[in-house]
Amino acid sequence: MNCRNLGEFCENEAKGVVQSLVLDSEKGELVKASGRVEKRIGKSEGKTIAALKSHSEAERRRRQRINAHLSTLRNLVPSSDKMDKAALLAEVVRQVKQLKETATHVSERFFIPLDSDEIKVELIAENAIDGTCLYRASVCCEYRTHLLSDLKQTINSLHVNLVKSEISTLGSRVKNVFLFTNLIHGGGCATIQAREIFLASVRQAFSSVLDKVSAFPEYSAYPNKRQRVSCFDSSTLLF
Amino acid sequence: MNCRNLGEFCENEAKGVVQSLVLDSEKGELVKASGRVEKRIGKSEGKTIAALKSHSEAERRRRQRINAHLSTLRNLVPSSDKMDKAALLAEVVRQVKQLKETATHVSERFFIPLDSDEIKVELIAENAIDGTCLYRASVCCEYRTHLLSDLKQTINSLHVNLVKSEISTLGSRVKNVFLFTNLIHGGGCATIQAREIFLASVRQAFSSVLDKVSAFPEYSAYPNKRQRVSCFDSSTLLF
DNA sequence: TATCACACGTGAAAC
DNA sequence: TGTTTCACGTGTGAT
Repeated sequence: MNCRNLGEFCENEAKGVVQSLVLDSEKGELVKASGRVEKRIGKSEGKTIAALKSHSEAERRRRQRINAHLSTLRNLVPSSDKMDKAALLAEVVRQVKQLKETATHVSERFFIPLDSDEIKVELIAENAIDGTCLYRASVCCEYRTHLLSDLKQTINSLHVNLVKSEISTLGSRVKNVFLFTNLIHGGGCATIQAREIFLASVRQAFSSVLDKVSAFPEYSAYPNKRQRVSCFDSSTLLF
Repeated sequence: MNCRNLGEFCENEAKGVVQSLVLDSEKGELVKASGRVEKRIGKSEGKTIAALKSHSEAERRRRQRINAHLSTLRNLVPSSDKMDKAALLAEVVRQVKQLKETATHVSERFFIPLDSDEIKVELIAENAIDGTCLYRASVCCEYRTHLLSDLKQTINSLHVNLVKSEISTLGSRVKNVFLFTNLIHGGGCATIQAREIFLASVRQAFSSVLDKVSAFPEYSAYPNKRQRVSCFDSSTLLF
C-alpha cells in the first residue's frame, strides 16, 4: 500500500479506482501492493482494508502517546528545546542519575524521609544478663490519615516495650523510627531462630500498615489534591 | 519498494530481476514502487538504490540510538521490565517529578547544595545612619580544584567588607554563602541604581568563577573519576 | 547538494 | 480471535 494515507486510498476505492498495484514476479500477476497475505482480490478486500485502516490508526495513537510523554519530559528538562529525541532522552538519563545520586547523599547524611518506601527492622543490642533485646524499626512512606494511630496500634499489638519513637517529615512523606525491646515480663528471644521469627512478624505488621493505603484508597492523605508542606502539628504525635 | 529489506532487493537486482513494480493509474505505466520522484527506470537507478539503502541504514542507527537510551532508563527505573515504551516513559516522568519535588523540599528546609547551579546576590539590610548595606551572596556549583581560592580572589577584587562566610557540601557539590558590606572606607551605595549596578557586578564576578570550569576543563575537580564523597578538610577552608 | 530528524503505514509476533 | 507492540523502510521538510 503505497498511498500517502489510507483515507486517501479509501476515497479512491469508493470511486472504483485502484491506485497502487504490484507486479508479483513469481506469479506474473498483479496483486494489491500490500497483498502478500491475501492472494486474490475478492470480496474480503473490504475487511482487509478496514483492518489495515484500524491498524494504522492504532499505530498513530501509540505514537501520539509516546510523543506526549516525550514532550512532557521536554518541559521537565531545562533548555531541551531544539534537542532531538535521542539527545533529550540522554539528558533525561543524566538528570535522573544525578537526582538519584543526590538523594542518596542526602539520606546518608540526614535523617529525613525520601521517595522510596522502606521498612527496616533490626536488632541493635542484647543485654547479656537477662537476654533482653533492643530493636530498631524504621518506616518511611507517604503520609496518610490515621497512619500514626495505625502505627501505634501496631506497636501495641506486638506487645513490645517501646523505648523511644522519633518522627520526621519532608513534604508529604514521613519517617518513623521506633526503639523497643521485646521484653515486658522477663525472658528474651531465646534462640536466633526465635529472633528471626520475631523480626519477620514485626516487619509483617508494619507492612500491613503500609498496604492499607492501597487496599483502601480513602485512607489516602489528600483525596482531592496533594499538598506540598508538612502536615503535622504536635498534637498529632501520639507516641 | 515493498521488498522486506534492501539487501534482498539488491541481490535480485544483480540478477536482473525487478521484483516490485507499481502501476501508476494516472500515467497508466509501470514505475518502481518507490519511484514517485524518478519517473523512468534509467541508469540512475543504482544511485537511487544506494541512496535508499543509506537512508534506511541511517534510520536504523537513529532507532538504535533512541532505544539504547530507553533501555538505560529501564535499568534506572525499578520494575520496569515488561513495561511498553509509553508506560516506561510515563513512569520516568513520574519519577523525575517526584525527585525534583523532594529536592525542592530538601533545599527549602536544609542549607545544603543541590543539583542546580545557582548564584544569588541580594540586599539584606541597610544601615539608616551611614547608608552601609549588608549583602548576601550564595554560590552553588560542582566542586573543582581552586574553586575556593578563586572565590576568595573574587571577594578580594570586589573590595567589599566580608562579614561572614559559610560553606556546605553534599557529595561533590558545594554551596558558599558570603555576607558582606560594600563599605570599607565610608559611603554606601547612594542610589537604587548604583545598588543595582553593584549587585550586577557582584553576580558577574561570581559567574566568571563558575564559567572558568567550562573554559578550562583542567580545572575540573576529578579529571579521572568522579568521587562520591565530600572532598574537603578543614585546612581547605580559606576564608 | 546531501544529511538529519520525524511521522507514517505496514509485517510480524505476542497475548 | 482481534488488539497491541515493535522494528522496519520510506516520504518529506528542514538545514
